[in-house]
Amino acid sequence: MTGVEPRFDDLIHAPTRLSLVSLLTAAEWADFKFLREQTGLSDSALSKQLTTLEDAGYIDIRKSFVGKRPRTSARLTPAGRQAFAAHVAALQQIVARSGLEVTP
Amino acid sequence: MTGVEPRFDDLIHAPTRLSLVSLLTAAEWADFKFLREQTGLSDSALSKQLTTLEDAGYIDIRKSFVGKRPRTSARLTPAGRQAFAAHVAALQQIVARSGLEVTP
DNA sequence: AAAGTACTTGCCAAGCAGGAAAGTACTGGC
DNA sequence: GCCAGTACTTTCCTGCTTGGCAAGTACTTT
Repeated sequence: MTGVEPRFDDLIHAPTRLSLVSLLTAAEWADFKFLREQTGLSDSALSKQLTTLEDAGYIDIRKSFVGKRPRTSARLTPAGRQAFAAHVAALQQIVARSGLEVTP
Repeated sequence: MTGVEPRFDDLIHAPTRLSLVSLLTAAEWADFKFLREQTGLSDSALSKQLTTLEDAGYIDIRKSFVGKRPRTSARLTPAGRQAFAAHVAALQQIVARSGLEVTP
């Protein structure tokens, strides 16, 4: 049992951010390049979405250096993880209502 | 096993249509008033969304009379049902990637 | 005749999203 | 030193979607 209160989150629901957040749930820190490749977003689109998620308090952004090159990484905050779980619960509720069988 | 090919469907993903379609999956024919109450949409918004879903081939719209009053009802077409199932499968794939536990 | 039911359609204004391109701040050859 | 490249960020702009509001349609009810 997860015990998360279902809560539909429009910010997370948008396709690009849904992928982004789900990628982040799996990892600890994920870096810009990885996220860009996985989502197929352009630099600018990804940058903006990350800012949006950061402003919402759903992710932390860390800027570090690997050798002498900058590296931007992101990870979910506890709030972000919680919001994602709550959103998934909300989706499950919607699906449950439909009577569709779920096989995890 | 459902055996449905996962296919993310932008048309179905939008929150209002997602609720709408999930409501329709549960029922056979659902009428306008019921859908409006369940979704909290305005007459015009609902009317437009139903047209959108009909144009996509996801629902059938039936206009009948109950006594002397008109009654508009909708139900999923097989294509709509299939698209919803495929979309849910796509969502499950996304959630599965996140490693979040699913309890149906 | 006026009001109500049951929608539908047109118009509009808001909001979001992404591409292109320029900007920033360095680093790395040549 | 200078030009190109990396790694983003920000701005500008365009397109798409949505919802509200208002008017229209076609009857029925009081």
